[in-house]
Amino acid sequence: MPRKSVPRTAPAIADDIHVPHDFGARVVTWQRQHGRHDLPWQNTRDAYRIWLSEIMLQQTQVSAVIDYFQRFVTALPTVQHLAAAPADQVMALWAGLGYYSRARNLHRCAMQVVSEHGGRFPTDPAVLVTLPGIGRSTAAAIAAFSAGVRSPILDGNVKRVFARCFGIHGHPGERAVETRMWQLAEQALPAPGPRQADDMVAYTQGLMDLGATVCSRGKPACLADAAACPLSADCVARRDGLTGVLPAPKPRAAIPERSTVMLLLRREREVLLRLRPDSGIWGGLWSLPEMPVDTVPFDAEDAEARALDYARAFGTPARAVLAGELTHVFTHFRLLIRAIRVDLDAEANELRQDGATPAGQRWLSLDDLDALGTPAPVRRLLEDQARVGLF
DNA sequence: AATTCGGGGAC
DNA sequence: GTCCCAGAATT
Repeated sequence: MPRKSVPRTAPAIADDIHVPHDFGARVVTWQRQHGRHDLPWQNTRDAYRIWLSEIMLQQTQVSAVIDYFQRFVTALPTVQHLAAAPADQVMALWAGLGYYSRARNLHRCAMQVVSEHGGRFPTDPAVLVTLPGIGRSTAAAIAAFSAGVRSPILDGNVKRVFARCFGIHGHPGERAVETRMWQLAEQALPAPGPRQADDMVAYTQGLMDLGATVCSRGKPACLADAAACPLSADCVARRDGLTGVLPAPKPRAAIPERSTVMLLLRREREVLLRLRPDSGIWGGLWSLPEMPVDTVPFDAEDAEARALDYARAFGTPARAVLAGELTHVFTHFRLLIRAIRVDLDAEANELRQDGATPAGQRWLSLDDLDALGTPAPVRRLLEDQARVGLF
């Protein structure tokens, strides 16, 4: 029977997305009134400081960058200073910021700007993007801030604003989504005009400011006050109550499944519990004893036989039976738990009842379950057994 | 297209 | 603890 290929990924991106004609103008106006104006790399056209800040701000929050930026430009105030500095000094000034390839590229870029561009940064994004450490978005930001060039950025802030404003459901990291967002970024630019250079500075900064201060990840300001965002009247996410869903989070890789076999070693109304080591899952909790993991496909009869054997250390087992299966989901794996109940023969084991129980191991009446910390799935397992009347 | 680089803040 | 942040380079 012929199968239809079903797209495994999210629905295609709508091709009828409407970008308001005054999108750019609204962002520009908003930025001038409500945006950030006093960051250390603002109010300058010094491409060196602008470039440095953009590199530092890649995948790094503003608050973390400010002190590093100040120290860096104090130590190395021009691109010529940086180009001539030893690598050790550059790395020392970067230490703690992370993504150290940025620092190595920074140094290389400075040397290249000095040797190939006469010490002056290019203003054409297409040229900037050929320099080490400068991608498409960073190139556009440098060009806009340093020379008012009309070219769009697309960073994490802009992706969030776009995903919400235009109601884009796919994860922005996906190729198709990112491609579409670049198209929208081109369309959303403020119209060319006599004030283009100033507008592009305000617009580029405005998108970043919107994403950082209004259209934030957790609680966007529009939820409390629609007037806080210049785009709220056209925002799909706000209209449809999707600000908590957009942008879509990075899809998590399918988590692996592990399996284990636990023993419900039963003595009258008591079950044997074992204290788990402090490290590892369920550290410090009282859980059921586990049998060595199976590598071969699970075979109930075989497991029951092994459980009987295992239980001889505790008395004379009367029977062993597969009593339950459940799956517990952790962050990084799923655990399939199979439980084999082993009933110890009461009469044959009377003499053992008062025998010493090793530390880290104890017989517990189900009535006392609340007294011990027990993993949730183990507790469910025990409660199910009790409900069926086996304890 | 997926992975790597990373410390730090928000939650 | 997770998720993300003014992304780019590498595989």
